[in-house]
Amino acid sequence: MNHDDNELIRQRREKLEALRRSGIDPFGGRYPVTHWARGLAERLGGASEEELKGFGPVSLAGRVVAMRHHGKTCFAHLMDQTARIQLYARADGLGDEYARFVELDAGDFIGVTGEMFRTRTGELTVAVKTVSFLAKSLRPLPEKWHGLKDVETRYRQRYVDLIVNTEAREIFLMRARLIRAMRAFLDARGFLEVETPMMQPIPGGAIARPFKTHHNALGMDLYLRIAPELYLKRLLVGGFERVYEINRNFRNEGTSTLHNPEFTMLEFYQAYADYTDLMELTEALFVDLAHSLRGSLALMWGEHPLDLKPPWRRLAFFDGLSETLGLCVTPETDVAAVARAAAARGIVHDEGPAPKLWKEAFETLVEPTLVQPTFVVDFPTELSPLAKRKRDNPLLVDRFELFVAQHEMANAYSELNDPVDQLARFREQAGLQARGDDEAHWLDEDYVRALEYGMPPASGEGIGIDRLLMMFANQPSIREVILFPLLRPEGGRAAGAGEES
RNA sequence: GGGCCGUUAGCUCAGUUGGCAGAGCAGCUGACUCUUAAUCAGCGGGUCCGGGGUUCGAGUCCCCGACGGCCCA
Repeated sequence: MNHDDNELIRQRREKLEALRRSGIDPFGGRYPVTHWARGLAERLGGASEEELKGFGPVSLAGRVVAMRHHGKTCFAHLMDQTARIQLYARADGLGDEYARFVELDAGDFIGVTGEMFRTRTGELTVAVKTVSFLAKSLRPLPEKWHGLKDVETRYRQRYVDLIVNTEAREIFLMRARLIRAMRAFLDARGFLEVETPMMQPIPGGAIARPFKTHHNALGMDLYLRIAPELYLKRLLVGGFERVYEINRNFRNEGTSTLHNPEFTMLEFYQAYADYTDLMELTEALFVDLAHSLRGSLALMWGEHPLDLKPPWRRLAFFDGLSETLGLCVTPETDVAAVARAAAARGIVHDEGPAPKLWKEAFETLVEPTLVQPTFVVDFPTELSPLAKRKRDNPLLVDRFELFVAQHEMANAYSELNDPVDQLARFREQAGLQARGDDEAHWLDEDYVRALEYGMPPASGEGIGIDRLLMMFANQPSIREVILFPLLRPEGGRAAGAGEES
């Protein structure tokens, strides 16, 4: 940790007091900005000397990121939201302004006015006329060559990471572009953006342990949502035919390079479509995003070269299982036979229902082989209690999961809109729950009531925004694409933290 | 939850067999009126993650703990 008594901070505090003594507010206020660094670079990058001379005064604000004293002149770099630009001041004729300028520290926020010129080495530069303090910085910035490398500090003090690591900035700029492009894609296809409850009395729409909270005035327990699904489908009942929501989900799980307890999902629903339509829509969406974010359908993600060119491979769940187990597996295959084949591949399965075995075998044996974009389709009904059964085989549902580079990127199905079947499947899940399975869906009676009013046939999909960005930004960890990933408190457990085993 | 690795100056990192705590950058002082990893001369800066132990002596060895990273479940 930084100690407030360290020499560098002390020096800066003294500078701050000196400013105050000389009547300058070190934490100024409103500052009229006429130009941004990037705009000037774009406008004047190729300008002639005459053009520069005639360009007139500029006024910029930003953070000083480098100082280079050079006799009775001084160079600095100013960084604003758009870019960096060089500042130049000379003692001649600037008087007090010059004295103030040379006392700047890296990290200070200032406003400057001046005229544009090009240095002998060709760099577009502001010849400073006036300097205004906007915020004195009291802590030293990390070093200029190596920057800030320590990942713990980068996540805990993301503000410092963003100041000094351009790559970190780029990732979050890309995040904003990704979400904007996604909205544009869906809006253009007639989808309506909506917001549904994050605090829900019955957490539904996914399999996950929820966070629990409490509303004091109403005296009721609530859960942070694990998915918006059941509310979005209530909107289909209400007559909105194409809806989407981009927002946070919360799942009470550990963290890893792929998991943060709060994460952002796109979920969307399209009436009168089925899951095959959504496969095509997903391909189109990824192509659109790849073009606008990367300008190419060929990407590297870690060690994997990826080709997003559609159509993508489609692999039936049981075909994948059969192939890897060397045994023709269908929902009706004897569990013991599947268990034996799985055991030969190292899957230990203690006496239990077949769906868990299928799931485990698929996750361990098939998923690691899915590098290029692959739709895994036609899941067992038991694993998908909200999905519509296949017409020709009620043991399977119309569902796909999209895998890229071994990671699950999307999950979609044709929505079950038969309230009687839905209630029966909820009851089956409730039975599992009663037997201690915390990976079972809760029974949501109001959702069934909504279906009883009639929900149009529809298909819906969820896409994890964080993982999607990991792919487009070629990042190995979800923490690199979330501004403030969840970490344990600095310096050990917070005082009064409860013991939990 | 388990295994492995890491934590030393503001930052990035060295630290030998257990024997005076180091470098570069940053900072401070001085020189330098077009520098850009500016340059040159000098100076200051440490809870070696925390606690305990072994030892004449611990950044280094042992134990416990905290936080982080990676892998596995």
